[in-house]
Amino acid sequence: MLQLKDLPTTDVLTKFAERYPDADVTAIASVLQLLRVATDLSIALDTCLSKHGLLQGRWWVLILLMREEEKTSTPSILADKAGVTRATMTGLIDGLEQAGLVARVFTKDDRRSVLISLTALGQLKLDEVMPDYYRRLRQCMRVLDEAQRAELQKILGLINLGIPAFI
Amino acid sequence: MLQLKDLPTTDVLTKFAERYPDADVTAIASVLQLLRVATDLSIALDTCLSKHGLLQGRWWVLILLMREEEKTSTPSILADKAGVTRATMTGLIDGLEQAGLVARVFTKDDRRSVLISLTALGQLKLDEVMPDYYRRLRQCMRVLDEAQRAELQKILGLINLGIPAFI
DNA sequence: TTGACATAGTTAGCCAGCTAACTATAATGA
DNA sequence: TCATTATAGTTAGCTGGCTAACTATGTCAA
Repeated sequence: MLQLKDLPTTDVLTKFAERYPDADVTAIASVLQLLRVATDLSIALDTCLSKHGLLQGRWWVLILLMREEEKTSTPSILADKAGVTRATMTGLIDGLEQAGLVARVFTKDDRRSVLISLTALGQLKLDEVMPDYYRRLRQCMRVLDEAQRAELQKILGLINLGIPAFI
Repeated sequence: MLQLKDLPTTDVLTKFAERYPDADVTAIASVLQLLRVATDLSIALDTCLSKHGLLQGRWWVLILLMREEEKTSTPSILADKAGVTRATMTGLIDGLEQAGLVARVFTKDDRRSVLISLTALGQLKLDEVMPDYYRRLRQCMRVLDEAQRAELQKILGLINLGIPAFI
């Protein structure tokens, strides 16, 4: 996401702002720090998951299935919710099926469609990963009290409103 | 980074917290929203850059070179600062060199090393891209006043302190 | 009812990261 | 001094995303 390690100092930004007058120094600094922290969080999450033999893509599929009453969904719906293409979802399901964590169930009513079902082994895997993930996340966020979390969410909501103006 | 589109509602999180008591609902919601907004910002940035025929990787290389007094650096140093491997940097430089935006200059003092230099065309490309990028970023962040930007940076700094506890 | 269009899933091939291994050169210490 | 080790850059091959194209099935309107 943001690979860049060497974030610009205020000095560098000020220098760039001389050449490019549109530069808004505090806006740039805020966005880059946001991207930096988010990227490091994402890497930390990947590290945690890899200890359980998972990657984000497959893990989200398991969670999405667990959210369902019947522990079941279709590749298209899963792709939408997971934010990947249907082609990518095919690959994720292939991997999970090989590992025995989900199963493809063919249905009769629409023969184009397949039901993806969380297996007992898949649920077992989640019961192993989720407590570890939640424990680490809780530790990480202990630095923020409830008021700060609410403030963060409010500010992020505002930035989210601004994103269309970026595109 | 965070593909997941279908973020959990508080309801879903509460349900998960029943099965997994370590779940800290506001911590999870904050982190996921942080990842979501950061990912959307990153995508918006990519979209902006692609209009100028660039991708983040190559663009950061140009910026890192422009930051240097002599508009010059080496692949190793660039790789460190850009946060990619030296192998990846070789590829980025290959692309930029083909486009005429940087040049490889062989030096005599250490014959293992190569100097990468921003060309006039490279500077021209930056002069085209940066104003557009800065203008969009300014627009996007207009939703936050200076106090909110400072508050955001403070909170992000705290989360950053917490990340080691995640790994 | 049947031809045009839409939808579900898959396959094939591209891309930009990565690791590991390689070549060439430099630095070091027994 | 010269064998070992370290460093700079590259190459080869892996990965998990992507798009585009394909097959099979379902839907709908003339």
